[in-house]
Amino acid sequence: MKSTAASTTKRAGRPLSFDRDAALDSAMHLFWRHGYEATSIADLTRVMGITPPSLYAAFGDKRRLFLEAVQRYLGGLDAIEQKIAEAPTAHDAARDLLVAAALGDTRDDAPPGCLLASSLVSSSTEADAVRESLAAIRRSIEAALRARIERDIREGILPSGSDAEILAGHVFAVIQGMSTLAKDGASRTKLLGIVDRVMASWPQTDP
Amino acid sequence: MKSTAASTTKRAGRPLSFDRDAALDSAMHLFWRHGYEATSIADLTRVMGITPPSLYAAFGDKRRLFLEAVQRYLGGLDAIEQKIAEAPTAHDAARDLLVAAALGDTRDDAPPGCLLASSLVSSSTEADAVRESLAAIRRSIEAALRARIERDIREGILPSGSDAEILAGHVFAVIQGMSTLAKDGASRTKLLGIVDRVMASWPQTDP
DNA sequence: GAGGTTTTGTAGCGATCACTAGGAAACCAT
DNA sequence: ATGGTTTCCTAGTGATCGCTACAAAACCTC
Repeated sequence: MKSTAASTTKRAGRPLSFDRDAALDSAMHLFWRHGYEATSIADLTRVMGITPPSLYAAFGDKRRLFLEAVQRYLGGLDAIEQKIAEAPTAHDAARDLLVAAALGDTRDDAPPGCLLASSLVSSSTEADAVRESLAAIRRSIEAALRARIERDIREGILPSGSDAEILAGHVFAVIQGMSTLAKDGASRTKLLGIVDRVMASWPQTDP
Repeated sequence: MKSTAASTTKRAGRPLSFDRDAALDSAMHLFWRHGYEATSIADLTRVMGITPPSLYAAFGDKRRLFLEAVQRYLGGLDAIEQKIAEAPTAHDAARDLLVAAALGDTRDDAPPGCLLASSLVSSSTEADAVRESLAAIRRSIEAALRARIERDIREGILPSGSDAEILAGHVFAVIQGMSTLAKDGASRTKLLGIVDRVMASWPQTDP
């Protein structure tokens, strides 16, 4: 039976000749820039500095490499959902998400737009399953925000007539849309202005 | 010198064996469903009922067929911009765009989402020029809405402190985002609820 | 060292990509 | 009928797609 210990322990056989994390990071940036389908294995091996067999041995296949890159991009889906749940108010959670999206969409050391929002929007039938995996992540984060909003409604922080599904949907439509705006050339200032407008319309309880 | 008369006039040579408009319509729906890059010439010829040489003779190449399909989808870019300019108020123009997007994203006789918003979000370097053509159309419609908003500000219909770029940007972020939400499974009711929320936050002059 | 294990690069698998050469077929005008 | 013109289908082009068989190389334990 083979050892399943952490990667820090010495294993038998020839050691990896490349930094797995660095290679994954390079792959993430390439998927970020060109999306899932338009990024070829040849493109990936070039920027990762490895050959195809090394890529497949280390990451499985293109689909699993992409999904692992998405996890690295998000910093863990669990962490995001936990941050939403633990925010002081739903307003804070929504603002944090929107600001993080606006900033992430317009970094000068990374491609414009959001990897989660823009790397697999339309897909061939072969990539439909991968697209659905991404859609599930998007819906999961939206559901976490919606649950946080529903809690604020129950606790009287938001008006009882508020529609949590619509509020969360609006936030996510803007998050998705800002990614395309950024790819189309919109500035960080513009996106942050949109965020301010969205949050200014957030429902408030009468003082 | 060859005649450049309308297509209704009889021309010399073997006549077209297929309905060009119907073929373009089929191509449009396929691009709509799978996007530009994931739709192959083989896929297109299959649904259009023609062979590759006929496709190339009638439409040029894949890029031009796609851009012609986009024009057909929009019903003419000029018509859209004219409708925005001639709307009674910027509020009406924005609402019309948002409602049309929400309805178009959730038709039961067509793929979910918007061809303009979702068919070419991320691209390979070869398709970058086509992507830029789409981005130019998106920016052009947004600029028309922005100009309509600026007119309302000048005419006192909107408060003088309103930011036309942010207002138009917000509307377009939601339009882009709703397309992805629809592809991820959002209902027409949900999208129309988001539209109502966006328009409810539209700035108003004090009565 | 020997034997076992894992990674390495080379080289190439069959399938698909966008696109087209070439000649038969179907129309027009004369 | 005949010549001119245009479209038709067949059958491919070279390039690239995701992915892998294979054997040499580099490590471990013993």
